[in-house]
Parts: sequence; structure tokens; C-alpha cells
Amino acid sequence: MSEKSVTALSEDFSAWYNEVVVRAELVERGPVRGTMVIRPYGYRIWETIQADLDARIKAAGHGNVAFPSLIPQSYFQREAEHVEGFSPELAVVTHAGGKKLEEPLAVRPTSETVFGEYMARWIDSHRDLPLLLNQWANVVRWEMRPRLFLRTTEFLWQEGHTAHIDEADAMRETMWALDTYATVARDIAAMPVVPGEKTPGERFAGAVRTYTVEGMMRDGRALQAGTSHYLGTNFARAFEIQYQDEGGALQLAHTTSWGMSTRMIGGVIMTHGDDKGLVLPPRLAPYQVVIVPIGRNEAAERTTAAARALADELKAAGVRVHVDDNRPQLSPGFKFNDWEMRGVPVRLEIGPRDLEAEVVTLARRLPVDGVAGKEQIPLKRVAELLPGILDDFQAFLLRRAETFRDEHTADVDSWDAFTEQVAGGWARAFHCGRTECEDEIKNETAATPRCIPAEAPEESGQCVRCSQPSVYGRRVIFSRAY
RNA sequence: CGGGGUGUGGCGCAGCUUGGUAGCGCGUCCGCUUUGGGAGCGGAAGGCCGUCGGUUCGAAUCCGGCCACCCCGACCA
Repeated sequence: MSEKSVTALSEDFSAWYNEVVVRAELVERGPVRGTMVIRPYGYRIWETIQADLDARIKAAGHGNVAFPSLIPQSYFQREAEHVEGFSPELAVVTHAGGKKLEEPLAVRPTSETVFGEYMARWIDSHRDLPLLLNQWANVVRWEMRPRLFLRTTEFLWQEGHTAHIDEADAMRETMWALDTYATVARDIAAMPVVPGEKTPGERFAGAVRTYTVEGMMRDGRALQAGTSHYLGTNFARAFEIQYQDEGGALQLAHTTSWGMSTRMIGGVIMTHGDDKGLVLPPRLAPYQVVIVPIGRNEAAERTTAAARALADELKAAGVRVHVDDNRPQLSPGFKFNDWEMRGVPVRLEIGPRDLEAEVVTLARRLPVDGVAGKEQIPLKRVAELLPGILDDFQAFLLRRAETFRDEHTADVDSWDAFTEQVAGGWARAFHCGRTECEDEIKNETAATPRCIPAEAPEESGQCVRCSQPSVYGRRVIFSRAY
């Protein structure tokens, strides 16, 4: 840590991101290209997302499972589009036990294939459906350009895999997953994501329909924060996932898959961060409150004791609290800056003067609705007031992100307006639906169709690029993306 | 894969042009002072200078090969 401050977000977003994730001790680069070591402070964020999402997945009737990370490479050959999509980024084990393997093994980049193989074994009758599975796992994809959390060679995620009796039931599942991701993003991460369907050109390899939740980052680019696929009978056909219907006829099951990953952590950082560093929503902050006792010697003993007592009280009230009492060599000012950089929503300072007056000094990471700076609150009311203060902060972050998104989104109907808009935000435009046209747009502006938003007025017009009639019955969101 | 860049104590860098056996800041450790917005002074520890080879009496420095990583694009959760 040689520089005092992190590069300003407003100055160089990419440098800001790279510095802040490491300096906040969320993560460190792994020894292999594109890998990461997630440190306790970062992993705790993941665990919080995981706990919430896992509870929802279980409540909806899914069972958690654990499949092997090694998959026979031949499995990938069975679904034509899937193999084409994933072959370039497969990591393959060719040697093991000191010998060359008969068949190379892929380190899973995603598990539709093995799940397919085993679903086929477990499903015989319509009574076996739906089969609702989920696993929390690591996957490996040899991406061309890695970025910490956003696109790492190895990442953690949850992958749901389900099989259904027909399209209608599978689509219900697909939409349930999408809705769940949108809810988790909004309610936990304070990310106001936009749910919608991907255009054919952006579909998952092997899917019939792909849905996404898209968030806007503070540089105006989009991030896919979760994805849900209706796979039709593609994988069922490839892996023979069949059941006998009530009339005794053999039918192919309809399958889905859906995932949310550690990319979410990157999304949170880029949605809420500022020049000073991270800003974490209370619902997923490892420390919602940090108490900094001030003073030394006898004074330190008194303020530290008071801080610990207060921390116990807050813990009892369900607040995640940390007392910064183990770094006597650091000045209070250093600690204030440090916790701000690390995104702690609320800091409480307890110094001799506070103790004297039986108050604590409360500092929010950001001014909330005009309430800026520090304020004194009575020591005995802290535990009672804090949950509300944290809720307000959470709600404020969501509103702020919504406002930011809306201010950086515009309907555009001309090519000039389009190129200008996607330079720093989202453009809502009509599109002809042709993949070649999408490619042209991408080549010229780096923007891609992010989604056909689920909630949008029915409209039609001329394609913003080629003037052919629009096909989706509504505007499509285009943006540069991570 | 194309373009750019970097490899030197834990971290960030200088030194390289003009070869002479490694230095600065931060951090760490010890001591004293200091604690309400990034403390001060004094002392100390810590380096196969990415790697292989060449030139030379002598290479972090010059020459060649290789490797790794990072950044910008194409690919993607």
C-alpha cells in the first residue's frame, strides 16, 4: 500500500476497480492466469448472497447435489451447439496417474451434460417430474480476457438444472429463476436489474430461450448478473432424458438451467462504489457497522470496553459489527479512511469525549437523503436506532442506483443518437432481429443487445441500424457490457 | 490471437542510456513519544534483480532465446 488513495473512479474506472478489489482485501490474484483467491472479507459477501439465494432455491423445492468437476470430454460432443459454444474455453485434463488418459476429461465449464446423463437415469415416469436440482460449485472457463470477479478463469456459482414434463412447466421454472435473481439483486445487493430475454444472437449455447437480469455499472456499461435458460428438449434428446406419459408413450423431458455467480460481487462493487472505494449495501456487508475506539492507555481501555459492550448489544440486535480494537499502531484517521475504502455502511466512533457525554459519533459511508457528515447519538439508543439506519441506507443505495440507471438510459431512434448514447449508458432502440445487424452494431460501437426487457411498452418502428421493421414488439436495450 | 506494457525485499517503484556487486517510499520488527480525519523520531530485519544462455576481468545494467503476468480489443457468468 504505497499510495494513500485509490485511483478515482471518475478518472479511470478500470484502474479504480482493479485497485479497490485488492486493497479492500476482497480478493487477490491467483498464481494461474485469470484466477483469484477470495479473501475472508470478499468471501463473506459471497456467503451472504449464497445464504439468501440458497434458502429461496430450497423453499421452491429444489434439492442440492454435488457432481464431479471432471466430465468426460465426449459428453460435450453430444449437443451440437453446446460443444461449439464451449469447446474454445474448455480446460482439459489429458494426463493423470502418470499416464495419458484414454479419454480426456474436461474440467466443467457448466454441467448441463453430466446432469443430463444422470437425469436420464433418474427419470422414467411422468411421476418423476419435475426433477428440481441445484448445485453450488466451482467451474473453469478459459476466457480470453479475465477480470477479477467479472470474468475469472475459475469462479464460484450456483447452477440449477431441472427437468419438466412439458414446455409450459419448464418455462414456469425458467421464469421463476429469473424472478428470483432479480429479487436477490434488488433486495440484497441493491442492484436495480432489468429482467428480459436475450436475442437469438446472445443465447446460451444449446438453449432455446435465454433470459437475463442486467445491471448498470457506474461507468454506464451493463453487467449480466444472472441468467436462466429454457433448454427445450435439446439436452433431453442428446442425453435421452425421457419419461413415459400417462398414456404410456415415451416423451422427451423439457429442461432448464440457471446460474448466478461470484460475478455478482463485481456487480455490487461497480454499482455502488465511488472515488473513495467500496460502498457496500448493509444487507450483504461483512461488517454493517465498525466501531472505532479512540484514545490510548487508560482512555483506550475505557473506550475499547465501551465499544465491545456496544458491539455485544448490536450483535444481540442482529447487526454484523466489528470492533477495530486490534491496531493500536494506527491513528483514528487512518482507520476512518480504511473502513470507508472498504465500504462499511456505518462507522461508530467512541472517544473519551463521547464517553463523557454518553454518546457515540455515527458516520454514514454516504450522505443519505441530505443527512450528511457525522452525528452524535445517545449511547443507550444506538442498538435501537441502528437497524433503521441500516435499512434506510440500503433503501437509499437502491434508489440512487435506480436514478443513476434511469439518467443514463434513453430511447433513441437515430443512428447518431444511438452511438452517442451507448458511449456512456443504455440505449433503448428498435431492432430488426437479424444477428448480422447486431454484429454490425457491435463492430461499430462495441454495444450489444443486452435484453428485450420484460416490462416495456408495446411499440414498433424501424431498426435503429438498418431501418428494417422492428421485430420484438418493443425496444431492445443496447449497451457496452462486461 | 492482434496491439501495448511489466517482471528488482511483503507492496509500490528507482537504478539500466554511459557494466564495478543494489537503493528509495510504504509496510514489518524493537524502543520512546503520539491517538477525534491517512502520527513523529531513533534503531533493525528482509533481495536467487522472471528464467536460460552469450559478451566481459566483472552483468540488474549490454546481446539473444524462453517464460510469466498485466492493460486495451475479439470471447463470456
